[in-house]
Amino acid sequence: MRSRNPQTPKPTEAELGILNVLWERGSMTVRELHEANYRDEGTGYTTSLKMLQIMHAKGLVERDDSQRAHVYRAVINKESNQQRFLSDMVQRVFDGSPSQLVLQALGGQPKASREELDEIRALLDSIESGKQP
Amino acid sequence: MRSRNPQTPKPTEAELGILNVLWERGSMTVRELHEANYRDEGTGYTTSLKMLQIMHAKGLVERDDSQRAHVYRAVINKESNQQRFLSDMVQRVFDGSPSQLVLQALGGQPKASREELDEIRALLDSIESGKQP
DNA sequence: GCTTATCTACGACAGGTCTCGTTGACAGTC
DNA sequence: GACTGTCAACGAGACCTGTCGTAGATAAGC
Repeated sequence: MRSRNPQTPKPTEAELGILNVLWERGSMTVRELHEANYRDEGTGYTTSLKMLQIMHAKGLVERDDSQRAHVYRAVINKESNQQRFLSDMVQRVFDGSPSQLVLQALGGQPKASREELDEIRALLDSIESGKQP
Repeated sequence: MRSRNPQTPKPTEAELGILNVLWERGSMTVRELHEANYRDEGTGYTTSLKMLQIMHAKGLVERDDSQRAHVYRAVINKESNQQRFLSDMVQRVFDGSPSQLVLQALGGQPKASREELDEIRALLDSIESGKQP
């Protein structure tokens, strides 16, 4: 009733960086991901490999090892991961109140464009009218 | 231009639990906080003490040690901490788009009451009319 | 003054994260 | 068949977090 996903743990900081690349590009080999994600930073190839192995052990990614260079891809999708982080944060930082989070996000953050505000307003309308997309 | 608070680090999980109690009750001794926060769980008194000492070393809390039982209180306030967590999360999980976070929070979370929706709508109005509270 | 209880301070330790070096397997080329 | 380069696997290590045990200081009560 409370938490419904005991299968996949919450990604750590570095894991999140890897997942972001995987969500953007789909399936990737270790080498591809390393080139894409760690070109600037000085981290080595084996670090990327180890991270993917750890994530595979945790169930965050799955892999195709039929070829010599294994191909990895994310198990969970981006949106459900966002929901995961959101509900965690609501619980721990916003006393369990999602609307409090929304108010803080709208009020304090850098800015929101006119289009974004309209989009939010449209979503409010659809929620209030009962038909949730 | 991006992050303006290098002085106080982001609180960890346990530190956040302590800060929540401090924000609610104001100044507290170690014993008071331990009784309030760790009565259920089996953690010992020295753990609470150590946590507060670490947080003091990090600059998350300040203390009055004029009495034998030191009195601690939070340095940052709750709202700025929420902003801190929000901007971190926007950056890492929502590709830097605050409105994307708002849309996810409104769409997927458990629910939002009529009053909360109205409150959000009022905030949207005040943002759009230029006078940001 | 002595004992007891409470407090702070210090060191240690287990677990997790992230880093890398090294090793062995394997494919391709000559 | 030997050489070269790329790959996965494994272990180790540095660092942080959260946990506590123990030691030393101090206040209160007798």
